Amino acid sequence: MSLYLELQQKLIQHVRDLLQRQYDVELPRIVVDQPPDIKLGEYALPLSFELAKKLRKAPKKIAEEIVAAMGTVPGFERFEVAGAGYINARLDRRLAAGLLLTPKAAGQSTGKKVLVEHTSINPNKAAHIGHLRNSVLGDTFVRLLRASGAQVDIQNYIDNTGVQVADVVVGFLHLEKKGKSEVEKLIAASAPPRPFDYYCWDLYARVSQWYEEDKEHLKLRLQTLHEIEQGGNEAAGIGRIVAVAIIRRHLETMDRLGIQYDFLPQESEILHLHFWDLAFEQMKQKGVLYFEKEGKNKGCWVMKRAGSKPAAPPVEGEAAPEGPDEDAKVIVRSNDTVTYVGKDIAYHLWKFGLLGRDFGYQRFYQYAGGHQVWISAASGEADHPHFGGVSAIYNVIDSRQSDPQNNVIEAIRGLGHTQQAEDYHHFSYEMVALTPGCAIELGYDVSEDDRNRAYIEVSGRKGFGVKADDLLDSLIAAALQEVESRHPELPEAERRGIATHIAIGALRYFMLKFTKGSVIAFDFKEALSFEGETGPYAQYAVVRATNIFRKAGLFPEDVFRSDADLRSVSQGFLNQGFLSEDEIWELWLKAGQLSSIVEQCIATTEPAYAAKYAFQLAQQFNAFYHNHHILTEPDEARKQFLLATTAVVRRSLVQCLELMGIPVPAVM
RNA sequence: GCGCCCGUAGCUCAGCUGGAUAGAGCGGUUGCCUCCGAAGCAACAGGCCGGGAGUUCGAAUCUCUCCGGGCGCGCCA
Repeated sequence: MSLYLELQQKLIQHVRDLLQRQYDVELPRIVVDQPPDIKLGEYALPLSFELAKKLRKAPKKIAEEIVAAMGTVPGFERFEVAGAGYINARLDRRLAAGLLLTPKAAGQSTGKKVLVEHTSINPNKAAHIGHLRNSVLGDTFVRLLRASGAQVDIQNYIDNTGVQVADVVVGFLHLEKKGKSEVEKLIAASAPPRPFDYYCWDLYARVSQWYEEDKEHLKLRLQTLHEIEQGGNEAAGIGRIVAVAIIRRHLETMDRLGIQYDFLPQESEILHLHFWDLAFEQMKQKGVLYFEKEGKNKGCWVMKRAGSKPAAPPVEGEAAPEGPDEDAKVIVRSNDTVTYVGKDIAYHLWKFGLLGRDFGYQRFYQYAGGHQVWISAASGEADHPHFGGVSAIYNVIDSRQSDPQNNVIEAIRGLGHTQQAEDYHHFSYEMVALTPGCAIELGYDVSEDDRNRAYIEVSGRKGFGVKADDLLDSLIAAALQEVESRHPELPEAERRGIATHIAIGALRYFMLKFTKGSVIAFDFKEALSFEGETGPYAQYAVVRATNIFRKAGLFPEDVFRSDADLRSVSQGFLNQGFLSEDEIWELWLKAGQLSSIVEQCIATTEPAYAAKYAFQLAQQFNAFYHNHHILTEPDEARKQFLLATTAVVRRSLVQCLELMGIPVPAVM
């Protein structure tokens, strides 16, 4: 816990004791707010309003009594009454340095092993902006968890035997009349500007169109799907090489944004290693699944649907209605095949180490930095790391999947794994859509109805969307233009490197600035912006801070090297009276709140708070930068203080950007 | 029909475990570069917080209800 929150807790406890002693009252919760202005103090307690009725006294009177009785609290300077009865608390600013300590830095493991599943794009087409939101949210959340000390496995689930892959296989076999060896050649020959995932993007759209033309064509889809599930045939062979080639492309695309994975579990192994059989046994034994003998689900194995209400209470005197639960969720169809939810239940039992069987593991991909990605296999390599068997999971999956997700949770709970059901988090978020204007700009046919909507859903089947690589390329091009006009003296490679960092910053920030619950109506003008509330704004604040040190021939580390260093340095500033300047003190305070922001993001599974924090801190720093010319400050002691302020803010800002996967360019 | 999400400034969004004058960015108007580079700063204009009722000392925030928009709910995956 951050010191900032610890002090808050201490304050609450002190007040609680006081209320008990003085008035013999207890409040269920003591609220601590922030006063509207730092001049009023750091914390505000509105509790006198709540007590007014209970004690039959005016709030202001109560506040006065409490303040008089507060005595001393370590870490606090004083308390005072404000407004109509607020009790404001002022921190002892000698704690300034302590506030900046960011405890639980990475490496201080909590010992808790958690699993984050994100990305999980069907391996049949290029990644688009909707997938980007998923991956950026997931990757940022991983970074937040790791910063809080958790050990995290990152998984990217691959549905390599589903209809989407089957559709592309149908395209190759029946539209393009290509066999496996020809597809292999195509893959080998594919390169930018038309990489293989782009090729499949178009083919997938064509196949979907072809199905529309004649519903008879859909029979080929079903047939191909079955062939792929069975394996050992031409369709399955094509499906395999297509999926592998596309997964590689997805890994490359995401790597451009600093997003990496540990393990890629595939549906093919869940099928071939018979994960479902084990889950099926467990579910039958515990009665979670039962065989339906009548009604519309006759001949199926079904379970009670999550969130379903119990049947209407029986009318008095009548027997409870028997009859089948028509609302039940089918898990095993009457033709003995398993539904998607069934397979997902088995997979999630594996995640928690409750299945009693493991994947085989093979090396799949190595990143430039050396990190290894493993993929599931029927028979794996001997010397592999172990995945799964974790205590908590986070599934970054859009809100449209909340029904099936809840059913999986319900099945796990039904099996008696109540703790695991509690620690199963569906990290739900809303989709990315296109504004009608954006869709028209991209050259798509937009119907009259769609033109009047606020946004239009991205659709891979229609080939309707903005590809992730294209967007990143546009961002790099736009940033490069700026860099070239600002730094014509730099070598081209360096300019390109800076532009890439800026583009990543802009894109990742854009995906994080909205809270999960709001649909992003994608708009090029906004996404390509580098001004205002954007990633580059925050990056630029760091670069400005760095420039001050560079100009002075110093490094930020010259001001303080360690937290202990910072503590003694800031002690001096306090003695000189510098920290009593509210405007600057507010910056120290804000910089010190980073670790509590991390805690808040994790508790609410909301990375947008980190984005908001980075922007606000950068904004406050920019104002400070404008108001104080540091390098020309004549008073040497004060200059040191301003430099330290810069170093302190810079440190928190860099850390926060790292949490969002936003790199900091050397110059901008 | 049932479930989930959204409705706050012209636009895009924060604020929602109730608390002091409702915030930001963009866009508009107007200032500020003899570099710690303006990808910045400052100022102004702009709000029945979708409507109504309730709870409360206090509601953008909680409850109910209505309206408007989106997404789910299949022996598809």
